[in-house]
Amino acid sequence: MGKVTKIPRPTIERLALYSRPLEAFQESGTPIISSEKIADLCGVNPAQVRKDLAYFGEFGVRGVGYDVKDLLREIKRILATDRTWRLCIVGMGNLGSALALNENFRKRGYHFVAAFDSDPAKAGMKHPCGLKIEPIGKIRDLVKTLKIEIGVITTPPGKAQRVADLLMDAGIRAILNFAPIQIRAPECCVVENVDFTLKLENLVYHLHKSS
Amino acid sequence: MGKVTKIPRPTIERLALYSRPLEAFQESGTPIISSEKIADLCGVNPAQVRKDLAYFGEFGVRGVGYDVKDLLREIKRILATDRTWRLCIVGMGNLGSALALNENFRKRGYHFVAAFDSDPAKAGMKHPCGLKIEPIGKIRDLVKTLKIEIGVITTPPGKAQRVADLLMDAGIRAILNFAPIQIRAPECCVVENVDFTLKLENLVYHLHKSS
DNA sequence: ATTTTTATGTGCAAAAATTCACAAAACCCA
DNA sequence: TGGGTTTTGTGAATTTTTGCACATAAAAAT
Ligand SMILES: NC(=O)c1ccc[n+]([C@@H]2O[C@H](COP(=O)([O-])OP(=O)(O)OC[C@H]3O[C@@H](n4cnc5c(N)ncnc54)[C@H](O)[C@@H]3O)[C@@H](O)[C@H]2O)c1
Ligand SMILES: NC(=O)c1ccc[n+]([C@@H]2O[C@H](COP(=O)([O-])OP(=O)(O)OC[C@H]3O[C@@H](n4cnc5c(N)ncnc54)[C@H](O)[C@@H]3O)[C@@H](O)[C@H]2O)c1
Repeated sequence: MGKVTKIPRPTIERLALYSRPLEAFQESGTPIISSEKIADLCGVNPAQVRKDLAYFGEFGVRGVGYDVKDLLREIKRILATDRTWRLCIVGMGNLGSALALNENFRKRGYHFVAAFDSDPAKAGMKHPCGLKIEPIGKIRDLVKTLKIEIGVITTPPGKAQRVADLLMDAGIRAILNFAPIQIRAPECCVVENVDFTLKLENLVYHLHKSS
Repeated sequence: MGKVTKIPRPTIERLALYSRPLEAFQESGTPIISSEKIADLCGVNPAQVRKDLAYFGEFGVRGVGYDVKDLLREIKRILATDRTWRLCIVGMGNLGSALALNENFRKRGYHFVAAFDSDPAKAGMKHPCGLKIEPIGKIRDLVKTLKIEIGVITTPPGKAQRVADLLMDAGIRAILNFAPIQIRAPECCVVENVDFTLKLENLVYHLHKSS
């Protein structure tokens, strides 16, 4: 390469997508995979796969394909998922609980190391996931001492911005927000929103249109 | 308008996004809103808001703005969220439960009318949300009799495709999938995927890059 | 050793999406 | 009534993203 090209945002999202079938192939012992196969399994164009990868180097062998293990390692290195990350959950209701109990996150290197809730009835209690639920007054303190890098917000929407502010004050620079509001954050903090109803509305539009 | 323009996919996603602040404004009684205000609250460009709306008609008044109530009604009509939809959940584990218990869905017109699980220990039991958990053998039957239109998949990833096939066999043409795999479906069935770890990987890339 | 096959990497064109910039329309106020 | 102000609606320019098409390289076959 050599050239300093700006990486398209969709490329990053797709790299994460590609890693899913790669992991499956690695587990099943398949040594080599083609861009066409990856593309097929992820529902994208094969040239797209090659171009996405080409932004970061030459990982394939012409006439052969990609070494599954190597490629997966490279993608993980690119995405920085070749290490573990420390997260906290704020709002231990139904959704927060489901996240905390899901083993998949830990398997992928996402370690929940603290849980917060403003409800006095919950704070102090031990959650089935093993974490003690802390009052939100402790956010600042625990983010520092536990070196928490990512905050997950699963509070009611009305509280989400305040929680985000608390997290950012404490030094958090990455937030995964499940509340259906747009979190306001300065440039330096990355925010990703997950909004199920938005997805449903999309679904319903296309369903309605095609009928 | 008059012209038959193809609607960009992102436009539909944003319309759903715009409806959030509009609902808030409607509740607080604000009568008029500008494209700039909407844009600001949703983190997009004001021209984008106007253009998105212009695909469907002229809803604003020049020099004034948009009537909050009218615009919200129009957006709901466009997205087909001005009616109720009947859904089922397949896989009543932690996530499925959290979804079933969330009141927000019903408020927005998404009615969960059936819940399925393959676990014999769960099937037959009454879930706290009020639904009886049914064995998956009943999918075909209940989709028909309960007129279910949308299927939500919250099973482990290894089972998700099979469940999707069952749902589609039963006549379902819209699926919201939470399992981290790419569901294969014919053209006639709309599938939306929600993958939290994909979002986390995105977050982590940007966090890592900017540090 | 040469040809055929296969699948990558990439320049370039096409398509899609976004943003600018301004005319058009409505309102306000004197 | 008319000039000033505001904010929409939209054509055109710009930017971003995608996908074709083929040169390139490696391996397999002959
Ligand atoms: N559960 C779902 O399926 C689902 C789906 C889509 C979106 N969401 C969104 O996720 C969020 C959580 O949903 P839920 O179903 O888990 O709700 P929930 O009511 O079960 O849980 C919310 C939790 O947040 C806590 N909380 C409230 N204010 C807080 C604060 N200031 N600081 C810390 N904790 C606080 C509450 O005590 C409660 O435990 C909501 O914004 C909801 O809209 C949930
Ligand atoms: N819980 C989370 O926070 C979370 C986050 C991201 C993704 N997901 C994904 O969502 C899915 C569910 O997660 P979960 O945490 O609720 O898991 P879970 O194990 O708590 O629940 C899965 C449920 O599916 C049922 N099931 C298994 N096979 C089935 C089948 N063939 N038909 C019907 N039901 C079946 C199980 O009996 C169980 O009740 C998984 O694919 C997971 O990867 C969950």
